Amino acid sequence: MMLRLYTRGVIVLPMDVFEAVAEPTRRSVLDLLARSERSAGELVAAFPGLTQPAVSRHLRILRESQLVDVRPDGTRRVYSLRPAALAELDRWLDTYRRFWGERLDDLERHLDSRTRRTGAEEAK
Amino acid sequence: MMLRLYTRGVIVLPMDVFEAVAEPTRRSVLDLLARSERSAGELVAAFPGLTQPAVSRHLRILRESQLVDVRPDGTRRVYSLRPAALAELDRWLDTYRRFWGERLDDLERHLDSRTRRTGAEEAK
DNA sequence: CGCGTATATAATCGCAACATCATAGATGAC
DNA sequence: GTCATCTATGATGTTGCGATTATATACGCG
Repeated sequence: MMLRLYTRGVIVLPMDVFEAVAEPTRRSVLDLLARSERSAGELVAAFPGLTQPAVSRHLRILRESQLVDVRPDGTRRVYSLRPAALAELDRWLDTYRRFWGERLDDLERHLDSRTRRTGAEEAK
Repeated sequence: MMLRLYTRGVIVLPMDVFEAVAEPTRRSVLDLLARSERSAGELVAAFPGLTQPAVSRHLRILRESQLVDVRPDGTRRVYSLRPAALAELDRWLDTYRRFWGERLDDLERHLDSRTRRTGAEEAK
């Protein structure tokens, strides 16, 4: 039961998160989705410099890298953030955190607005 | 006094961190440097699948994205990690941290060895 | 100085990323 | 059903990344 994913060359691989977020447009999409979920059309409208197929392709890559979720709503497809994949990035950064440490202050401040959420739906 | 940086097309821009870490080889270099500083030659030796110029170009990109430092030592050039640039990535992730929350527990635990400081500078 | 070693750059090439335009598929309204 | 709308995909072109080989530059040594 092999997932059909992004074809890189001949072989079928999962799109990796690092590549996905390397693209400025895709980071912008994630920023928008962090505020609220949006339909594909709304996202297209958010990028006047790009055509609809261009945005659609970016959405595909974000889907394949597990960074977003899609929910059909009539003829629309509503995209929402799926941050588990970003946690992978965060985990990678963990290795380096001990090198700067000062930034932990910001995180601490951030934690004061405690968004505790012990229940968690985790996709693998 | 404009820094000469990486030429992208015609315009000269700083290499951005997201692109720099998107490359698996470059991430491996960072991982090696996180353990200890190494000369260019040692780094070349660490990648038997690549030629010396290939590694050298990766090092250039890491230099231009401020992710590494170089110190001449005789005829060698010794590379070391400069994690400030990674902090930029970390800052970007801050926006999304509230979405996965479980990891906040880890950070919080981490913070118990606190580095208190109340000052705050906020970008944007 | 010339020679060897270490590293960076130049020129070139292949391939993959990202854009476009055109078209297909799916859904809702009539 | 037909038609309009929303979204995804196919075909294709340009551009830029990352690789190579060959060459240049810098340093140390005799």
